[in-house]
Amino acid sequence: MVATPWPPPPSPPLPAAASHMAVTQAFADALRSCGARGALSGARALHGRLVAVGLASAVFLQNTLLHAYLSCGALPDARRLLQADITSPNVITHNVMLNGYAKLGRLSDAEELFDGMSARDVASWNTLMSGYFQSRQHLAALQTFVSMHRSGDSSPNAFTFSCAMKSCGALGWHGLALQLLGMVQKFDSQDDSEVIRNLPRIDPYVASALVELYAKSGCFKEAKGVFNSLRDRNNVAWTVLISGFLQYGCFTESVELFNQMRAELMTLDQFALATLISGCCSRMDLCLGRQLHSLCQKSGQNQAVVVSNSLISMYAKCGNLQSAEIVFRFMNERDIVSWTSMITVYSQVGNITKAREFFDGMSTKNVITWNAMLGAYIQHGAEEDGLKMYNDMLSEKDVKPDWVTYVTLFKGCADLGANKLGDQIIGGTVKVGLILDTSVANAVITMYSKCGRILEARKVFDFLNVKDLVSWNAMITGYSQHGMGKQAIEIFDDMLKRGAKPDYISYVAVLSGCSHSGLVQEGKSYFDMMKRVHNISPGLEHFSCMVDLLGRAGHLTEAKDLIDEMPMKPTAEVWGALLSACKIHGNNELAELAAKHLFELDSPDSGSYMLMAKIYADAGKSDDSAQVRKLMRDKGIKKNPGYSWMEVDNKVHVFKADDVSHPQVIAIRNKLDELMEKIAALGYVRTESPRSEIHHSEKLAVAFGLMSVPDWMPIHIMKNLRICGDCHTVIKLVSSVTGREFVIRDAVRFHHFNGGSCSCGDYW
DNA sequence: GTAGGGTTAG
Repeated sequence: MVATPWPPPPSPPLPAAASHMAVTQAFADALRSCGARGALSGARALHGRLVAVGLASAVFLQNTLLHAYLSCGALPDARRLLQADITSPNVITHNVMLNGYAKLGRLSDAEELFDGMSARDVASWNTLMSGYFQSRQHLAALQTFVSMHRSGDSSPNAFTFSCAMKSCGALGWHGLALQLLGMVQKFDSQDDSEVIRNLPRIDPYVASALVELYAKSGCFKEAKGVFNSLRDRNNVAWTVLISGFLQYGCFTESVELFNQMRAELMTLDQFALATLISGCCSRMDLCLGRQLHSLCQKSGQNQAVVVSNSLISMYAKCGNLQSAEIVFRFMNERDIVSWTSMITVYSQVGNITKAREFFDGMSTKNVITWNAMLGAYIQHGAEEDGLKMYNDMLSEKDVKPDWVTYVTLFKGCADLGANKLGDQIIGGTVKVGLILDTSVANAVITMYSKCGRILEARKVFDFLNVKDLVSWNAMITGYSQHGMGKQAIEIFDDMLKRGAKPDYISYVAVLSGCSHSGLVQEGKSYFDMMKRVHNISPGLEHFSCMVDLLGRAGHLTEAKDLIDEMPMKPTAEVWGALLSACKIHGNNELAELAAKHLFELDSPDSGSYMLMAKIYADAGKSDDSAQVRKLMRDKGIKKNPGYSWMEVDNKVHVFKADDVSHPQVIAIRNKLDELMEKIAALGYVRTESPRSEIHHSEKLAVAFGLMSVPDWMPIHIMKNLRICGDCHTVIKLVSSVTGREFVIRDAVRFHHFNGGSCSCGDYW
């Protein structure tokens, strides 16, 4: 880092004719502008001028300067100013600093400062509370509200109430939010309609908070009711309503609202614009995105940094890298968001080097910048670089990992199946208290479950005191993937009992749980409940699950009938599910039909071709089998090479079929031969695919695991494809002769091998 | 007359 002179060198003085007050005002305005634009060099230059003209000791300007530094994210400058220059700070000074800490997510620093303050006002309390809210510590925010009451040193104002109400909303505690509204309105609210009748005189802060409370929890009728009853519909209320609709994927409604807003207010609001532009990303609606862009240009709103920033992301997410670059290049002012967006832009196209260039080129970085770079590494399989990023982050003074950091890291561990690494990182979350964060805990549940530790996943789930939809879905999915259909159903039912509303994903999870465990009746009844009770139309994934469920249980005709009833065109997954069911139940006629559809779909997946070739081969139709292989070659579809991997001593070892690259290859081969001899003595005879590889990758991994994992530990192995019948039989027998436990994650589910049998009950 | 709404980046 380049050392900056302190205080910074002065730049030319302001015109001499200006009066003292005018000069002060001019400085304050200029500082505010630097803060708003994130222009750190400008703020430093102004600091130099303040020193030069002898105004640097005026506490009013010091506070403004402090605010400017913090708005630029320049924590070192701010701290140096506070410690070295501000000799007589007032309440506002501390509030500014408090706000800075809160905005940077440094809650422990904020708490320390707050506790040490000799005088506090309502703003101090509000700032701390909103800091908790912004860091998603909603319970702590409400706690602060209570402490404020109890301390009696200041009375809550509209801002206090609006923040407390939003915290209630985030926790799903609408009843409490309405109680708070009653406190501010001085009436007892009985129900929502009474609240709405009493709204016209409501404070605009509270009004927008109420709209937000409803809109962000998907209660659109109530949100619009409140909104419509407002005399003064301010920009904020419009924006939260639009944003709420977008959050629930109601794109058309939000566009309509946006147009109404334009018509009614006769102006364009930069925040509303940015919100809608970002909505185009999730819809990949480049067409509307372009229209909005030209609207920005015509109205001059493209000068607003938030608007340009949202345009950059919109273009990048819609795959238009060039336009994203152009927007960035032509911006008059860029802030930390603009630069961080560019990291993501290049990460999305897989150009990690370029992303890193942007990262290294940034003079101030915040936790989001770091997370963007971390995510770039993790998403592109560069876990080691990612881990290095995390360690650098821990030693960096001005940045602290936050919940996204950990969610990103746990996602990486989950994909890798890296158990030990995951445990180490959990240690980090416990240290900073983030293990209590619902999203972090959700990521841990998924990681444990994907690493084969379903019991530990359940412990985290039980320990979580605020469960959200993702928590429920993660736990149901976990059980499903482990073939524990009964438990998946139990969690699903518990979720309903506690009044949580299942979504599309919840049903995918529970239905796939039923299909992995062969729970036909249960699956059927959930499939019916989905539309009837929760008004969710079954999508492709649900149909795939049902075809899989019916097919594997042997109800092939019913499965085929369901496909015929589908309101959308069946995809390769659906026909693939039918095909593998036909393979299990030996219905070659239906298999041919499924394969015909599959091959017409031109899916690049080699699995279905291999399966059909095998069905023909097993039926003695070697010509037809060869025909399918030829078709596959002609279409340029390559067989997906199978590989397995496992973590031993914090290192990930990868095995391919008949792999010779592992340093211990000879020992592994010897071990495997020894195992095969032992199980042959039990009567094992190789049943399948004499033509395929001699040793599938999971067999090598099993041998290596036995050599290198302490014998009291289960052996965890990951595999990219489905496990084959022969390997399945072999590992069952190996678990019997060695007395060891194997947990194998294949492309679709888990197999726990123990004492000669598998948790899937040979049903997979 | 210094802080505090919503919004864009992970």
